[in-house]
Amino acid sequence: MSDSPSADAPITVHLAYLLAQANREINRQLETRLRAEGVPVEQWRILKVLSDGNGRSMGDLAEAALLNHPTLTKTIDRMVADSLVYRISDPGDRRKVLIFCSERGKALGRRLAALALDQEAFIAENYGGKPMAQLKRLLGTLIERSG
Amino acid sequence: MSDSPSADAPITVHLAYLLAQANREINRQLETRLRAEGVPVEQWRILKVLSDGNGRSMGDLAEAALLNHPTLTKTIDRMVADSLVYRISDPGDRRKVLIFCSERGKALGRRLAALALDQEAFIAENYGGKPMAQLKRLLGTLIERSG
DNA sequence: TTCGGAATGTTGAATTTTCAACCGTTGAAG
DNA sequence: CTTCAACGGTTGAAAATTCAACATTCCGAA
Repeated sequence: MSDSPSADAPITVHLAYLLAQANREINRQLETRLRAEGVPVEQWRILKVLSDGNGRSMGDLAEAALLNHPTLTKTIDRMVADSLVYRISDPGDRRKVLIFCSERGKALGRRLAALALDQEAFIAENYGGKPMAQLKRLLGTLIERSG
Repeated sequence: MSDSPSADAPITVHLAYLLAQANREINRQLETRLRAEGVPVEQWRILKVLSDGNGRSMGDLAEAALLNHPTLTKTIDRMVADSLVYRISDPGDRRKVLIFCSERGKALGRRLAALALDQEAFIAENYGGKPMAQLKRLLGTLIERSG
């Protein structure tokens, strides 16, 4: 009578599993596209978030780019070494460090944005625009409800 | 006139981003639940896949548990050390190694399965059973179309 | 039969991530 | 004012992951 999943149900009934699998797949697709610029997906997220020209604190950026705090520190170290971003101590609160995009970073960010939009278009073609929009909407509310 | 995302759209329009964010969130939830047994999510997936009592080759298991090949080898090393699983060389094809669940592994797997089903129920409550079912369906077809 | 390429796993080095401890700064209570 | 708990970020050691190279086995073609 119940439709709740039973103990011997396949692992694919779990939302946690389906999300991990879908994320893995789509992430791989994006990864291979970004390989044209030799940039990992995490750096695309960082550059994308910074692409409006505003600076972000490490904390805000970590949350937006889906990275843990120490991981972001070290990723930013690499990106600074590559002259993609730079740090500025926040004058209003000297505990904070603001991250800004360099010109080089912005240029790279634009090229990456084109690649990422390509992927969006590709998925929309192969999967259908309407299901894709619906999926995005459902994911958005799931994230809201889980934060 | 077009509804295709523009270059300066926020990162949240990207399916790749929403999937990563949702996965991160749900994975964290599951992680904290599984912490009661001190087991990482990857080992839950492995034990879950093996819970039917059949053995799996490293390759099949890697695919099912969403792990890269060398990562799985090392994870299985740890699980063998913990007496959760064991290796048997496939008699039919001696290149292959079959992984089986020990009794201890099965018992742990049952406890983990209960925790994972708890999470499913929790999500269904907070998010709604119908949206959840729809989300699962959309993810399933996305995975099919992307494999 | 024998050879060579493909399939299956493992290994070790290098990279990356994580965990815990740390330092400097802030804000606010006493 | 002081003091002190909390915040924001970094660091170094430990753990996990990845990459490339490797060994073994299988299989098909010469």
